[in-house]
Amino acid sequence: MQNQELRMTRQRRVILEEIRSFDGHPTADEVYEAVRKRLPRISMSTIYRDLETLCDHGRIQVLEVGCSKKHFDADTKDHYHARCIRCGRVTNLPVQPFSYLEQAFRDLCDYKVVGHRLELLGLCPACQKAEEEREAAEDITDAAK
Amino acid sequence: MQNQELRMTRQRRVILEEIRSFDGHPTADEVYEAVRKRLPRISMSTIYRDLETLCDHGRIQVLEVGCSKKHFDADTKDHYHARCIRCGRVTNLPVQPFSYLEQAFRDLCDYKVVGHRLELLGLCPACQKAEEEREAAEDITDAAK
DNA sequence: TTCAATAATAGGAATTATTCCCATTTCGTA
DNA sequence: TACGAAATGGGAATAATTCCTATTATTGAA
Ligand SMILES: [Mn+2]
Ligand SMILES: [Mn+2]
Ligand SMILES: [Zn+2]
Ligand SMILES: [Zn+2]
Repeated sequence: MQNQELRMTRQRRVILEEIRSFDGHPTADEVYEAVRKRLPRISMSTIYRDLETLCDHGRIQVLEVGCSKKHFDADTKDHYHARCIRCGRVTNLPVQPFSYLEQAFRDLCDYKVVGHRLELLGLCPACQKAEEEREAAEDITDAAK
Repeated sequence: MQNQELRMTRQRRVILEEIRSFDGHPTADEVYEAVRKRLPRISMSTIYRDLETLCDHGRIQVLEVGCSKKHFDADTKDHYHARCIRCGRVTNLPVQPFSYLEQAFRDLCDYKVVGHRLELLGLCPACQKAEEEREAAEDITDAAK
């Protein structure tokens, strides 16, 4: 978090608005695609730079979930997420974080603890559906043999 | 996990041995550096390919912690880790995973839950020490003004 | 054994996500 | 309005990983 004031440029405002109105937790390129509809000349550099700046100023948070892409979240309060192991979708878990865990774990290692992350892994509804359809198709193929 | 038998080539054996004797949870390039001392002609492709194969056969596991690099673990039992936010070091947490969490969280989202991940974040002993030294040096600089 | 089919490897190119660089533009303010 | 600082766009560079392919090694009949 920086103490300097954040200059709210057109790009930053639109990026922030798009993250806030996004259904879920967009990645940088999902932010890019959304913002591009309103600011067609925006560059990927600006997206990444402004995402970082917005993080630094506490207007959004970055979710470093266990996959290759960063996800961004307009909700800056600490909270847990579920992640789809198939499509990477990230969803909120409506539960209060277990802050006592950090105290409890403090003695288990020689780290200076600053936080923790809990992630539920599974298949999102869309991927469950796709899975079922794939299995059904497979059964038909098998039966045809 | 594959059901086919794993052909234990020289490369795979050495990779496995090096991960097992590694103090910690090596990344792909740390495995590469270690293996290279014994098999100087090994290629990075083989490292990545064999790491994946060994995972598929349940001989190791891959840790997808919240950072850009994958870490590998010869201990295939489910367990938690702490990660240093400065240097990326990954350390075991000697505690039994809370399996009941998955059942408890099942109703909080519409995912088909297959697992969970809990990660403690902090500064490893080495980075704590470096931090302290940096601060001490800063104090001297400040005092000199 | 010998040979052919199969599997694995080395080396490098390609890909993906992200960061870096810099000339140009925009902004805040004097 | 004019100046210096901050931000932007566009593209190059980087880092981690995956993909491709010609070569090499292994297996298991014949
Ligand atoms: Mn969230
Ligand atoms: Mn471990
Ligand atoms: Zn999904
Ligand atoms: Zn560290």
